[in-house]
Amino acid sequence: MVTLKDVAKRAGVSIATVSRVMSNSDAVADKSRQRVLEAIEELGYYSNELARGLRQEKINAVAVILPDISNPFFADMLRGIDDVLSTCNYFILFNNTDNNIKVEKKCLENMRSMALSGALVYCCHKSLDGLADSLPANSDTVFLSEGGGLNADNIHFLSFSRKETAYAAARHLYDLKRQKLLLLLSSFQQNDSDFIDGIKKAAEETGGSYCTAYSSVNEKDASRVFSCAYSDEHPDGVITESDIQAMGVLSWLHTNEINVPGDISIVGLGNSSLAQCTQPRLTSAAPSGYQIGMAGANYLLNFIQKDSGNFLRDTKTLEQMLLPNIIVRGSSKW
Amino acid sequence: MVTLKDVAKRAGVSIATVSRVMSNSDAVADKSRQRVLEAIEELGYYSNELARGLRQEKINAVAVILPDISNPFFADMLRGIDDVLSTCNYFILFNNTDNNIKVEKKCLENMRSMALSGALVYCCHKSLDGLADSLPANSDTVFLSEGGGLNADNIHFLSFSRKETAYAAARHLYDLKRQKLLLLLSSFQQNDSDFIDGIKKAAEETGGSYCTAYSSVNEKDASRVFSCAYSDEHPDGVITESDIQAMGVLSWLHTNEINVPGDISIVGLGNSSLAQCTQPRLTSAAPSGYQIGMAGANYLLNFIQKDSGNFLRDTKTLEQMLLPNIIVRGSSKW
DNA sequence: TTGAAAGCGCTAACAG
DNA sequence: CTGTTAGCGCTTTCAA
Repeated sequence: MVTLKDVAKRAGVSIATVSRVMSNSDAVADKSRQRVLEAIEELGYYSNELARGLRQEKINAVAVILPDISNPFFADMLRGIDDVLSTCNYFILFNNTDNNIKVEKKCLENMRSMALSGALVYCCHKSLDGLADSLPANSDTVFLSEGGGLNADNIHFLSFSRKETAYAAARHLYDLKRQKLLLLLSSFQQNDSDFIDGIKKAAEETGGSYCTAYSSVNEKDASRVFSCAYSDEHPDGVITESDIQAMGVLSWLHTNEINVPGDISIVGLGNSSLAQCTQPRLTSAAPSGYQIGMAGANYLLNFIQKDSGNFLRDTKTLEQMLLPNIIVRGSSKW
Repeated sequence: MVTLKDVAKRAGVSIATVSRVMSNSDAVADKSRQRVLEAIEELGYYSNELARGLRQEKINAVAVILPDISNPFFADMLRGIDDVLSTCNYFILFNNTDNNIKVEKKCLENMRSMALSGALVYCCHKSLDGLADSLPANSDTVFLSEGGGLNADNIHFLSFSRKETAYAAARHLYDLKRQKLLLLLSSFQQNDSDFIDGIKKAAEETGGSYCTAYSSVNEKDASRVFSCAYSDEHPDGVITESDIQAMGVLSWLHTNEINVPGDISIVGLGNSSLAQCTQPRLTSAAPSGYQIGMAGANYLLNFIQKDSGNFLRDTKTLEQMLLPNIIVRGSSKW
């Protein structure tokens, strides 16, 4: 392995000078810098981030902790995060948790061991206080999901409002004269009350009604659960907590020759790109996973780079990216 | 920060003993171990992986370098990789490349800086020799995609055969008496010759014909490209290089009221879970991204843990997981 | 503008 | 079985 020492010897300077050239920090005479750069080139030197991290007590890396990357909503989120962070040369340490709090705790603890600069976390528990012990004290954590029970000046939240989003989706359907909505919620999600509050508000305003059912976030289970709920309740509108579930519902309705949106309207959540290749195309509520990921990563950078003088990302703008917005397609409106 | 030194002091032993307890390596007297574990508990000690990595010239982390996590094929792959690696306590450093060789090179170089244990890479170039300079000398790299131009004892390949898979898909359609196939290839993929060879072989055996078209891996572009190709060529069968493209094709056919599979059969690739929620359900060729990810991660572990005595993963079995296999659903067979 | 040197937290060789 | 110690590659004072 080529080290600073080797470069220094070759360039005829001290390792301190080479270090200065590498970090572009202190002033170095042009002549020295030139010689150092040549030596680096000739020897093929690259820095050892582990040593640098040990010394600086922090590496340029961020943990991304999400329930399940197979869910396109989270895959889009990771893509948004990476598009922001890789530009700023941060590594991403990725983990799936299946929304299991034990796994989440372990991921956060691993993060401390690695002295990461920060973390982006999406988890769906009623309360987050079970995570309190595991949160790193020396770096910033941004939650992309809503949640209470945590208070510290290095814990931040930037999330879309589930209540507002649910409200917007329900208003959309009630305004289309739908009477009875079925909410197809995710069984792993434990914090549904906000969501239901949004629906309730829309129902009260319009005189509509609603009922709820729970399925896993996969199209098969959504299909199965929906089939039962449909025969029990005969809804004329459905809001699913993810686009994937909506796809399962569409599939079942198609098989059973129930017309969408003639007989029943469907709205998904997360506006994934999949929503554009269903038949009919799926109405879905923004923000998308991608938007959430981008906004969250920018938000985190604001904290991480606080001292570096880069105050480029306006929080107001980031929050506006996450306002609910119904993207109307064929599955709801004819 | 709590360090070994603090734990040692508290437990009344030397830091070496604490280190031994942590790594479970050398023998330590039960009494000492007990005291150390107590001290660790009391102080909330956790190891500094950066320091350990610096010392051992390697950290328990693996780079995962994929074209685009928004593509469910790769999202499934990452899930498969994580399911294997997180069990063995390896971190995953994730990168999107958009199949851009410059980005791929940069990711691989970053990997050297971090002294990672290995890398899993999927890239689609005619030749990989452009990457040769950037490949780390001290750790193992497994390519999940096919490719030539690289030879070294720390470079490995474990990939499904694109030729065999294409052959299986084409035989499936020709055997169903389809006459003229359209291959909808990915425009970013630069190594299509194997794929086409497989089709050619099936065509020769059965007397069928085929033509090709290229689209991006998103349903909109696939839809657009297919629409042109359809009016020019009037195929009665389509094989797409990804399920996403097949969804675009299905969507266009539905809009234009062309019956699937009555008038035309569709086969996708990668057997993603999406294939089960199209209308009709999509015939798709395994292996899935998940299978590839799992197999690849296990394969990599065989090299990384070579010296640790864990020879648990049989290469033959891994290779068999990747054999082509057509999962027949409604889109091809009536 | 530069160099010498301390030391980040850990492991492993060695001595006892 | 345990402790002492050197040193991994780097950054950062401090002094020149």
